[in-house]
Order: sequence, then C-alpha cells, then structure tokens
Amino acid sequence: MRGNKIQQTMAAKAPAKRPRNKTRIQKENEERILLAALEVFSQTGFHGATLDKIASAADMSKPNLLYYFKNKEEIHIALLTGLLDVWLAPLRAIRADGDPATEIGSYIRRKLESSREYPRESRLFANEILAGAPHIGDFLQSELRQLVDEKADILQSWIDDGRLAPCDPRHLLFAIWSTTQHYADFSVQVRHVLRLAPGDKSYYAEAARMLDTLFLGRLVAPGTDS
Amino acid sequence: MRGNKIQQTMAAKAPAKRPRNKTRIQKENEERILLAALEVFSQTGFHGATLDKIASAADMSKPNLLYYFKNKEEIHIALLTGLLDVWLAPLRAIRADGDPATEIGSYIRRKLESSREYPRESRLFANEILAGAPHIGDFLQSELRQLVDEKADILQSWIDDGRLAPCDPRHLLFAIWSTTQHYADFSVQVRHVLRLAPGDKSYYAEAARMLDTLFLGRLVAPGTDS
DNA sequence: AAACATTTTTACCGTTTGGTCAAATCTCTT
DNA sequence: AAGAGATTTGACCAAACGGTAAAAATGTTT
Repeated sequence: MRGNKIQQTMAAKAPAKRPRNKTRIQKENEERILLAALEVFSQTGFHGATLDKIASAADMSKPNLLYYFKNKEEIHIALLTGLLDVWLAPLRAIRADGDPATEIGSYIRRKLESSREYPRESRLFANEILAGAPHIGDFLQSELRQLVDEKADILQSWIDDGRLAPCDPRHLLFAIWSTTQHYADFSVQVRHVLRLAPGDKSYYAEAARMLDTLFLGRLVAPGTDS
Repeated sequence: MRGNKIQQTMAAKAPAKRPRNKTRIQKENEERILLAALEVFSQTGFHGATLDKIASAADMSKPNLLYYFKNKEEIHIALLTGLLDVWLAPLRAIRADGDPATEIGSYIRRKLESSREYPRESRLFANEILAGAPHIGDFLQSELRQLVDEKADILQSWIDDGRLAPCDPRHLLFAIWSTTQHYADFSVQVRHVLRLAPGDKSYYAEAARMLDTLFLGRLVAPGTDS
C-alpha cells in the first residue's frame, strides 16, 4: 500500500493509452537520465538533488527530462526499484547444501565486491533507508523480508547441526550487511582514517581479510578470558 | 582549512563586539533550537530540513530562530561539533592495560548503547558522512584520525602479544562502528525484517548477543572447513 | 519607573525549485 | 517528399526557501 505508484499510474492509463514499444531514443535517454540521477542522488540525497542538476548531468534540458519522467520522485523510484534485484542477488545465491564457511565467505565477498563496484548504488540505498524508506517500505516488508526468512532458515539449520555458533541468523545478516556496505557508505571516513586519496580503493583487500577473520576465524585468542 | 568557520567569524567579530555572557533566554532558546534541529536534520538530512520546519519544531518564528543562529549551516555545524566529543567517548575509554576481550566487549556495549540512546545523533552523523563530510572533514582528518591511531596502537600491541588475531586494527574498528551504528541508522530496515513496530527497540538485546559471538567468540564451528 | 539592552514579530525580498505549456524541430514510416 | 508522431526547446509560473530590516514588545538594570 505504499510503493506501488508506478503500477497504479500504469494501470490507470492502460485502457486510455496502450503502452507502445519504446523507441531507440526513448531507451537511450531514459538510460542517460537514470545514470545522471544516480550520480546526483547518491551524492546529495533526494532533497539535495535538483532537476536542474540531474538534467545538466544528463546533458539535457529540464523540460526534456520531464518528458521521460513525470517528476523527481518517479526518477528516484525508478532508480531504487531497478536496484533492488541487483541488491538481493548476493543473498539469493546462498545455498542450503553448501558448507557454512564457504557459503558465508562467498556471500561476504560478493557483498564487498558490490560495495566496491557500486558505491553510488549503495549510498542511494543508504540514503533511502536513513530517510525512513519512504519509497521502498513495501519492498522491505515483502520481498526482502521473505528472502531473509528463507535464508535465515538455512542459517538456522546450520546452527541446529552444530556447524554454526548459536546466534540469531537475521542479526548475522545485519552484521554482514553493515560491515560490507560500510566501505561504500562511509568511504570518506575510511579514507580519512587510513590517509588515502579520494579515488583510492586499495583498502578493500585489507577489508576482505578483516571480515574473513571476523566471520570465519576467531578474533580474540582463547584462554585470555578468565 | 575546512571546518573552522565558527572560529573565523568569532575571531573576526571579537574586537568589534565582545562575547558577552549568555542570557538565560539565550541559553534556553539555543537549546530548544538545537533539539528541534536535531530532530529535523536527522529525519530529512541537511537539504531536506528547512528553517521553517526547525522553527516550528522549536515553537518559534523563523526570524527569531535566525536571531540565535545566523543561518542554517551554522545550526548544522553547531549540532555536529557538539556531538563529536560524545561520539568519541566510547573509543577514548579503551585502555591499553586491560584484557583484550574485556576492552573490546565493553567498547561494543558502549557503542551499542550509544546507538540505542542517541539514534538521531547517529543518523545525523551518518547523513553527514554520506554527503561527503562537508562540515566535519577537518575533524575526521585530525581528531578522529589521531585517536584512531592511538587506539590502533593498543590493538596492535595485543596482536603482537598473541592475544588478538592478526588483523588490521583500523579495520577492526570499522567493523565495530558499522555493526553497532547499523542498528540506529538502518533501524527501519531492521524493524521491517524483524516484524517489529516503529517504536520497538527490543532487538538490541539480541544484537548485543550477536556481536559478542562475532567479536569475542567464534562464529563458524572448527573442523567444517577442509 | 526611567533607561537601556534584549528578544520577538510583522512584513517583506530575491532566488531557487519543481513543474507546465505551446511552439518548434526532428525522426521515422509510407 | 509528405505526413504523423516523437522529441526538444524557450518562455514562463507558483510555491517554497533562505534570509533581511525595522519596528514592536519584553526583560533587565539602576
């Protein structure tokens, strides 16, 4: 009841105006706009982004931009919904019949890879969640929750088999999400602490090592606690 | 050369207008404004916040608000700089002569407590970092970096003593920051996944257990990997 | 209670912003 | 090459926004 605006408008106009196949120009320009919007939204957030900035980033006039998307919100929603499948792909890939260490390790590597390759998408998502998820509340409650339920069951079965330490599987996922996405969302802080130049992404190698130790190894040496 | 605007303006006006002690009303109203601004900024980010919203949240007229802070940016900076000491307090408390497990465990608990008690502050900070830290870049490069250097040395000494697994100490801190702050910054997502109502913070108990297992215990059972 | 400083309000201003409209131009099909 | 439909543009608008000026009201001090 919250994130279905696209479908509503589509459905409402369906009888009056048939969808028509997309033109070459249409496809090209929509792609250009979404690319420009990703850049702008991820840098300044929804409210900080202006149609003028997006239009100029897409090398296009503002009215022309609004010929393809009827308003700013629609661009934002189009970006987010387009992102969600890619976002969930690493989690979907977890297999119940795999080895826990292997599966979790691969998942972490995929999420970390995702942070390194798609930092703008990560920040777009982070901005949306921080703002209270006004556009993807539905997704969180349906698709995401269902997928998490599924995968949590797998993790739970591993726990029941004694192959994974007893813990709340969902919180384990939170830990993986937060640590991996941190490197995209808080990259400015990471770079300042590590004294790296703006473009430098060399820290990802060390990050992978750290997360391996944390999730697959043992951090604190045994015997030190009383 | 980036976050010293307050001092500049203060210094510039110093000879012309002495600082004068703050009035009762002044102190009261500045506090009211900062409280209201925290609420608004943390909900909508810097650009999404408007002076009208802040003023009305502070139950005050806009010009009256601008009598106490000369513009929107100054309110934002005042909030952030006021936050930073509180933000670093948990890290400062790490002692070199303590037990690694105890010290790290306490640090995690303090950071988690911080997320639960000050979620708005956490989101304010997250928003600022996501936006590229335009107002606290200096802080990240100086105070934060120096403190991290200090504490990283402590962690490194524990590693050298074999009391902590070999890892990059700074990345260990990143992992603690991200996992603990996640519960404040991404609380909407956490709640949706866990099927909890908006105000419900009951997940913090389970979060603490998870992070203990992760950072102080061993997640994946030994012997499962080939 | 007079005198002074502080605080608050009313009215306003220039700019930015999201968005519209109709005319002009371009593209594709026949 | 003509016509229809798709695309692009320039001119424009109302609302929202950050901020100002000066007068009015209030508080404080003597």
